[in-house]
Amino acid sequence: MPPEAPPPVPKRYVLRKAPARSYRIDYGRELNPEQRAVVFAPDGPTVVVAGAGSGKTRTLVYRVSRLVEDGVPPEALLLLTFTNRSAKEMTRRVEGLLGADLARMTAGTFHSVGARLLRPHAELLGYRPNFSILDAEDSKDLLESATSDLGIPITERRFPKGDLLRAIVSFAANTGQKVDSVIGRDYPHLLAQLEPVRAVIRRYLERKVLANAMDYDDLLLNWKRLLEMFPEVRKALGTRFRSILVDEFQDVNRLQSEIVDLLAVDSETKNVMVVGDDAQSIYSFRGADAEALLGFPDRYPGAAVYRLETNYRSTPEILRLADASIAHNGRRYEKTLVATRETGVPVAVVGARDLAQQAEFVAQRVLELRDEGAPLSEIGVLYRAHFQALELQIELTRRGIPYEVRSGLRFFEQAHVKDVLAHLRLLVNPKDEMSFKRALKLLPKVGERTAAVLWEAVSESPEPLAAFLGLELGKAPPGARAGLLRFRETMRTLKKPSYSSSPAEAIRYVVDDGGYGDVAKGKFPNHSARLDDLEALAQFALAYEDVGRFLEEVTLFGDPAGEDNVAGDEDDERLVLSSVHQAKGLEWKAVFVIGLQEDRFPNLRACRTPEGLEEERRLFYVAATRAKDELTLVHPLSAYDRYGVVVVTEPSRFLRELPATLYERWVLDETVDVSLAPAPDRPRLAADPTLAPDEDEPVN
DNA sequence: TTAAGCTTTCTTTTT
DNA sequence: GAAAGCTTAA
Repeated sequence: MPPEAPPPVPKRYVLRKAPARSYRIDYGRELNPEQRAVVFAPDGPTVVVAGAGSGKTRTLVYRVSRLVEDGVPPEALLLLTFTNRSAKEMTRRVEGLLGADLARMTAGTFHSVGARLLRPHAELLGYRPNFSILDAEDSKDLLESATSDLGIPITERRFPKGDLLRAIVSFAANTGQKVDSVIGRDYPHLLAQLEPVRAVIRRYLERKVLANAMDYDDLLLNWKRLLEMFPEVRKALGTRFRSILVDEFQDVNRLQSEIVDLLAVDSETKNVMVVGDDAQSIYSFRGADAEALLGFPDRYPGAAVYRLETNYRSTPEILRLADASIAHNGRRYEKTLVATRETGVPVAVVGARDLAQQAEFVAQRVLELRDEGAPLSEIGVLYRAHFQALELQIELTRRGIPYEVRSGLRFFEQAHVKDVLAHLRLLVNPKDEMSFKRALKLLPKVGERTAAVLWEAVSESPEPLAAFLGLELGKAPPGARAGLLRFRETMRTLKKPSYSSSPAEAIRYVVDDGGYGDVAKGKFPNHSARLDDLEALAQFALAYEDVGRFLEEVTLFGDPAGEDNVAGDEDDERLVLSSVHQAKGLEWKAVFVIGLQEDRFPNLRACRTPEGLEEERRLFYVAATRAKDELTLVHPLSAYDRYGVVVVTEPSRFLRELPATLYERWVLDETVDVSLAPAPDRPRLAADPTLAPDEDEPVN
């Protein structure tokens, strides 16, 4: 190289700081200052305490957008939400804002993200990557099976049933406690049987691993184990997820919170943002503890704390009532919600004679609201427990008001769906004992016993399904043989690649050629509706090219109808009925809360502890704050107690404890006005002559 | 051992 | 009022 000439005088080039509007999104205009501060909060651990209706989701959506605009690649983002529905919704909104594809962002519930991350590392933990995921019913069945395995007769000494065992195991896992202490604290009556209970649980754990299956809790437990036991995996994930955002952090349990901590442990910046509202913590029965939110600054010293306290959703009337209610709770994080809306209509408290009248009232009001211009989809009816919506459903059907129930038995948990899916699960995971037995028990003359014997015969094999296909059936009961042969034929065919790459085809094959259609006809009175469901399931499955992937979505996601509105007609405007739990994060122009009677809402069992009662009150708070313009609180004055028996019911204490200035009392015709004010020493309503005086007092 | 018929029990909330 | 549990007949 020849020697260079002396460099010319360098040209001066001025770097200008990019003005804020170089962002694609006009954050200044679309957010208030509180929200903007969160969106632009610097790296580092951050808590956002966000009151009801303060634009929490919006803020998160804009934060994700802002991060992407600032060059954070989507694959470096981890967004943990409470439901998969909201993960999808938020992803969609960010995509809408940015006009970019965010498919590479990791978003979902702890459970579904856990499942995704665990697959490739399953071998490290003693599973195969094709592990099955057990839903609550599967876990219950396996626990009961483990009980009978150990020769414990359920009848004797009132040994706990599968559901109770599952609740115990699950609560222990989610709160990081020992099974013993959970039993000691919450189920002391089982202490006498502690040893057999432990033995059953041990057996359950073993059998899950043998079946290459994880229950919901394992998705979290194993995720945590993976991070703890394999630092290289943890570091890889920690490096990958440069920014972690967790929504609804008040409903995160200890185990989930530990997972977040582990993901951040190697990170210099500890770039974790958690968002929540302690006043809306309503999942303690699942081990959630608002302490995860409130204690965050202690676990992450130097954490920045932001607050969103401006409520955009509700009228001042609604907010005042909600605030007055939650003020009865002792332990809470002080927070002032500022109303921004103009004065609206008063909150209505309505007494109905009975459940039928309550239903009539709601139906009639819904029609009026619609006439006034509120679309049905802008009206929600909330209740504490699903069965409380029964009468209303009947009334709505009678009046031809379209509605959708956002709760109750999920589509994928219904027997016929699970029956068919058992075939596919077995295909993907040939060790899946639960699915094997479930499918076999559908055959004529095959019951619990025969299925167990056949499983025993093949369970030792590394490929139990293959072993079963070649099994000598001579010992099987003669009556069952034909069915077994047919089942084998079905499974043999399903193993062909043309089916394993098309869950939709596989489903149709099971129903049509595998004979499930006939089974259903014998098993269900409403079989034609069920078969329609199965065709809908096949339709839904068309979107998947891999049976395993399909099954994972199906087990961890809710309702296919809710996922995309493919099936939605133009006028699919429907009233929404929902449990308060499922209404979390949603809002409607007009909200009805029904069934506000003592012992129902608050739920009788929850009232046994002060904490339980406070959680019920938070639940009431969540319900009330779902309303934007109109809130109507309905309490029936009589209801069915132990089915068939009409009993007089008191208005909920959540109504009685409110100052009467905060609502307008509505009296329905035929109903006598009932004062709410004096709570404890008020004579029982049974004395009222209009209220079925001959009925018995409620039995407690 | 299964399936049908009779009796008891039960209802919180969900990934 | 329905689903799960128990009893009994086949």
